[in-house]
Amino acid sequence: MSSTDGPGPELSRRLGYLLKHAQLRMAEQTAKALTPYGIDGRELAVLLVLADREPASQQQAAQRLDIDRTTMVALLDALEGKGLLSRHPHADDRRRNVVELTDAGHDILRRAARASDDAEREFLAPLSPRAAQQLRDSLQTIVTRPGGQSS
Amino acid sequence: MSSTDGPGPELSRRLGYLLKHAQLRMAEQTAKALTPYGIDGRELAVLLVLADREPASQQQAAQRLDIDRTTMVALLDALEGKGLLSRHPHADDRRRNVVELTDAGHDILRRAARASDDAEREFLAPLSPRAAQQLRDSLQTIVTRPGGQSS
DNA sequence: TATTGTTATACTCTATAACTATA
DNA sequence: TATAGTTATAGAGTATAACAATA
Repeated sequence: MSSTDGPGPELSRRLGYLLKHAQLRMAEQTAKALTPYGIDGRELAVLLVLADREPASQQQAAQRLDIDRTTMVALLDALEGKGLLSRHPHADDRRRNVVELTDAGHDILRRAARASDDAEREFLAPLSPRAAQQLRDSLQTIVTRPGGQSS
Repeated sequence: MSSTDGPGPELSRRLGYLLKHAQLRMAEQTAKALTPYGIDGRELAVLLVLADREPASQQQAAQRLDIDRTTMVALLDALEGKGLLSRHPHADDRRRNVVELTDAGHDILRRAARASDDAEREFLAPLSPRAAQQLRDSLQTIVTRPGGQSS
């Protein structure tokens, strides 16, 4: 299973290649870690955003996740179907849906987040603690800064 | 344009989130850099693999890129349509297609790779040179090592 | 019978447009 | 008229199955 494996250094040393494959591997490990809890990475992200501060509407939650409001509908449908959250119309503006985690939702979130943390640690295992922290910091810097939008 | 922006620290500090968004940003900048050359990042990857050492078949090239052979067909169709490569049956085994870069293909590859390098540098601009090199090394370590497949 | 390239098909993810109900 | 949620639809991207040519 390894005769013509590698893509060659010209490609495999490129930053785009490294980032893509690192992300793929992290996503795989996270998915595996979350399987026992019946949710995937995107659903965990939704739960995290909802738990952080209860958004006043589905649309607000969608904005924070940078996904379309139509995508959010199916995502919430699935999580509601699993009994992890509930929707009810906002008191002041009945067009909006207030989304709330159920007790089961809070419980799954807590345990799934822990499993996800473990997956992160496993992912970073080949690095020294200092290098791992450096990686985190550098990624955060790059993602946070506007970067290439300047001129 | 920044009232309800961020997803909140619980999500935005997670490694999965950081990797995904870093990758998205890198892909964006690469796409922008490659626009003048009429190819996208995946097509540049194909050209790089083909130029590295000419593969004896489409299938070999597909394996190196870790994509399906059926996906490779459409990819090569596009690049052939742009005049960047040519296909002809292998002399010894006429089931196989030998894929070769044309002169135009080599030329575009050279210039597109340079533009891609520039995009990488711009992407890493918010980091110190040492941190940038560290990031590269750490990603390479993680992608190269088997990582989470052990137990 | 097995393999290479190809085509047809389906499935996932996501975005756009249109519909409803509220405002 | 404008907005929140929803639905229907369509577009990428990719994988599976089936087919033709060749071995």
